[in-house]
Amino acid sequence: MSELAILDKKSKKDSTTRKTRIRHASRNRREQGKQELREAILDQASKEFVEHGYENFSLRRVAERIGYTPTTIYLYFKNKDELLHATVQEGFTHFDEAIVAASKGPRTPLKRIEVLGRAYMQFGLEHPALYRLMFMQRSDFYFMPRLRGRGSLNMLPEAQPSPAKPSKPAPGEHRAVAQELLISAVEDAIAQKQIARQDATKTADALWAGVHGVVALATSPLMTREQAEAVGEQLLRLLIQGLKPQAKR
Amino acid sequence: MSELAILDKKSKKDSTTRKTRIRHASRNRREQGKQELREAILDQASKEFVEHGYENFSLRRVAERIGYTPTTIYLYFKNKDELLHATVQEGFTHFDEAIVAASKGPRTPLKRIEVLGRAYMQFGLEHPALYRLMFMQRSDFYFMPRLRGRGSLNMLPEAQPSPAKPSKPAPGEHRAVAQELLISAVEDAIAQKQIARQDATKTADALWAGVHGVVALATSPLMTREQAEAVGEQLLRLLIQGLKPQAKR
DNA sequence: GACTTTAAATAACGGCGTTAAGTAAAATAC
DNA sequence: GTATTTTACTTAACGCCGTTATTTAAAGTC
Repeated sequence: MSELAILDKKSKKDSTTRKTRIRHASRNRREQGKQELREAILDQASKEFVEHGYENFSLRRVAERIGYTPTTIYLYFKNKDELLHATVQEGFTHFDEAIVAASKGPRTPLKRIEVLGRAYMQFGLEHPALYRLMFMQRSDFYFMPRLRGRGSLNMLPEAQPSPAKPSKPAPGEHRAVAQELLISAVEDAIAQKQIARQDATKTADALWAGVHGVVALATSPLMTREQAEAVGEQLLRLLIQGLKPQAKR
Repeated sequence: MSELAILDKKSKKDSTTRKTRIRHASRNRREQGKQELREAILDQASKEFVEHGYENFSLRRVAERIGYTPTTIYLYFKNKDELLHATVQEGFTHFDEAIVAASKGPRTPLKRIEVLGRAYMQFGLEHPALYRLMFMQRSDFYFMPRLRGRGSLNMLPEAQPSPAKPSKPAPGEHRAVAQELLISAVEDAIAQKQIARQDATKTADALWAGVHGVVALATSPLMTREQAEAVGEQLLRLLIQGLKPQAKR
């Protein structure tokens, strides 16, 4: 309190008067409080979602978890879909981080392809519920805007850019970080003649489909996690082997 | 009417009296009527399900489609889950047929692996909603009994064997027709030295994961069907190539 | 101290799966 | 040929869901 008063005296001719500064500070404090609640909602939402799965995800239960009435959530998210969307966005942030980190290790393109594939499957096995949401249940979110850094994710509904859904690109046009990295790796491998000349995008998509299939089965009752891990390694071997140019016979 | 009377006179000392025969015929007629309604439900259910997807599948709408109240469905299926289960079972019947048919063409094991993979993807692309239900949304049904022929599928709830869910095998124990066929093909390929010695089941599962991944992406917004078809062929090439024993270098 | 703004709650709507109780017609029994 | 039972189905209701309109109470502003 007193510090503020002193500060105020020192800078009397600031464009900001004491009153307005306090007003702003107060406003910021409240804003921060809102952001915290918003994050609490997101937090409990993803827990609720991991516990009950996408199909039985209940907004009313999320509200109960955070100790508010269901309608309060509508002050922080436009509706259930936007809440899920935000959860998916967080998921993609973590996913991109994991994939980018993995891509930095290996020196040769072919090895990079292998490591990317392994990192992809590992992410899926470690966050099964999230993976299913991102790539199987609500993959439509994949094409919606990925504004980076702080902002977007922490933005309250009324503060968001008006159209909210800028013309989403047709499937195949838009590609996320992981996809771009994989395509680059394939292109590099071709350039360095580690693998035969081919359509890099199509090949990258084929590799993607492969590891996606493993995670899809691994996160379903069709395979145990242990099975899926072994199967994933086997698939990776087959694919890498299949990529290598064949010796003349 | 008169024919019946004549028939009756001819066989007077049958263990079945006229009355009981009529009773049985009547009963059978009614039974058939019930079966027809049951099939009508199943029919509209799978339409409703293709139209609205698994998530928005509504029992009440199915009822409306067939011109009955929702509760009537409960006279033919224990609940929503059992109705979906029956739909999935029908799906597996068609699926098995398609796969078995495909497996009969090729003469060499390696070619059979390729054809099986292609047939698998084709089924998925041709019945996307059904495929998703069978292998992604309700793959838990995969482990439930597959009684063949007429029976089970057309059985009314009260007529079904009492426990209804005989101890389902752990994942990995139970394998469906398509899986068995693929494993056999891999085993044959190994025996004929078309591919290297390896764990046939694990390899078959890896191949399965691959084609499953393609269909999973193809039936999602992440790829168009056209993309998926090209990607599927590319994946198949890579996998077959990867299977072949490598020439010494 | 009177005002406006804000954060939250209450009440309600229609839709869902599901169950219990009722009803009208058909089958059966006498 | 009437009375009784069985069958096929409906009506009514419950509790849950997402969502919206309305109300309340506190905080910020003047």
